[in-house]
Amino acid sequence: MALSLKIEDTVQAGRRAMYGVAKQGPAPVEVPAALGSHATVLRTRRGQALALGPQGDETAFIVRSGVLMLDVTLPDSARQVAALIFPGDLIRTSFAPPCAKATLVAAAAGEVWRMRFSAVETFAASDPDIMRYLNEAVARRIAHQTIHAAMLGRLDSEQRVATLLVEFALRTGRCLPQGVVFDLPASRKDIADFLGLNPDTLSRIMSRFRGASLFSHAGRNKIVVRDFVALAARSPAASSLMALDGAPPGLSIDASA
Amino acid sequence: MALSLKIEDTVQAGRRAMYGVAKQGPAPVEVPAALGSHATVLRTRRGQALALGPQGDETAFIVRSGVLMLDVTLPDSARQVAALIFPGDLIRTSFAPPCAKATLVAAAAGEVWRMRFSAVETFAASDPDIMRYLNEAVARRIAHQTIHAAMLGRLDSEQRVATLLVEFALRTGRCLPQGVVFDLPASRKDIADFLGLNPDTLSRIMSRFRGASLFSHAGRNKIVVRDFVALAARSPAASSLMALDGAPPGLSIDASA
DNA sequence: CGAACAATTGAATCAGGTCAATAGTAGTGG
DNA sequence: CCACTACTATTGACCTGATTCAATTGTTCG
Repeated sequence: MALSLKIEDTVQAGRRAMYGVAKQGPAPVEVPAALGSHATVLRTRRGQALALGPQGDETAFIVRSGVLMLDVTLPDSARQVAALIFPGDLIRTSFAPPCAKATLVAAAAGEVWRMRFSAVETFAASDPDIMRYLNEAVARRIAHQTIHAAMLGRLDSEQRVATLLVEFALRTGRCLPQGVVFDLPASRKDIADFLGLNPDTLSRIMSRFRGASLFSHAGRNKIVVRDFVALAARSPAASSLMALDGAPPGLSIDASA
Repeated sequence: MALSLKIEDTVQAGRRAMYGVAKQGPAPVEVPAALGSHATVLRTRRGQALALGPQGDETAFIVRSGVLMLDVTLPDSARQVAALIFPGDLIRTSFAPPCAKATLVAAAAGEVWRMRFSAVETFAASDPDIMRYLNEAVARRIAHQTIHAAMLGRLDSEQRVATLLVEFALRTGRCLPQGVVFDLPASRKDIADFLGLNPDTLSRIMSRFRGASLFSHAGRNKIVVRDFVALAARSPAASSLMALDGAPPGLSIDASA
């Protein structure tokens, strides 16, 4: 996520001047470059499926840019997008449950590193930076999954949608004078499957939010959040997400509130 | 989980003879004993809360016996039990999302090892067994969380309850002639909070299952599953759970079905 | 025994799902 | 550049599964 935010440094500076010092989350441990030299670089297109690989052959995927969805379908059940995987995140074959249809699908075009997990383990043993990255990436993944579980189990549909928008704003948003702008690189169906809603309900709530001027569209999949604070107020997970992912540039929000 | 099952070896053998060879899941990597010598041993009582520790001071907990619940309450939201943590599992401070009320609560009496995570990291760098245990424990945790997400997002209330019963049967069940027996070491409220239901609904479904003779009670919290196959048929996650946790002793069920 | 709490169960309500009709949006080929 | 197709999104009307509320029963423990 740091990537897309850095691009906007100048705009950020402007916003920061307007609103006060940005509260940045703890800088995430960067993906060690050493791993890149041993990985296969994949370029993903929107909608492309990446096989997680057979259970025996443990593979690791590190997202460098773009967004992946971890798609799970239990037998005789509807699809659930179990996780959104953003730049810096790592996932492994065994993160997917066995006996379920599980695939990685690219929501947005981007770059993914693929390597055998045993190789990652070997590097981690000798390089503390890699060990730290590995453990931190995994902890962040579980923390997100935990929030996701709390969302699916306890939030109503409006709160879920607000949470999703906050997540995208934090992870891929750029802060422009009109507000926080980001792509929603997934169909309504995909998003609904992530939120545990059905597409009709999602569409209704998006319309309701648009009616309440929480955001507006700027093109097919482009969203402009005019009042991020109001949006965050609708999501019980907003403060947790801000603490995990860093607050969006140019907004001085106390994540611990 | 291996612990409680092993106790029943003789009974298992009998059942195995009756039903055919038990399909055991892949033997989980054992908790390296070396970790124990550097850990603080905690004995938990039912209902006891263990603080996860402050964010800066990363702590690891390894469950040796009993069951823990990872309890999460997002601000202005209802409680969600984000995970059940069984013997062999490991969890860390940073698995809980920041800015949320998160605690570990013992559902059943048992033993827990506590140690600084930095120590675990150090051991892992020098001992490949510890590294392997660490990575495997974490992968299993995420796989379970993924199933949990699919359950919360896509299963109806009956399927959720069936899934919970299957999980407990696999993890803490003993196979007796009458069926698979296990303790349900949590109140209706706790279980409902894990399943994303409310206690009334849970109670209704338990009654319905009891009426359908899927299980019966043997004391306050003791459950006897008379027909495990019929129960498993009601849970889309059953095969995944069996593959992850191992099938219950004495039942020859193809987890890949 | 009786108080405090946990679980069950019925009746009424409602959030979200389902179904169906409509409108918008690429993409394609003449 | 404009039809034409195939798809995705939106929206309304209706329905259902789960929640809420309340009354009752069962259990634990001083």
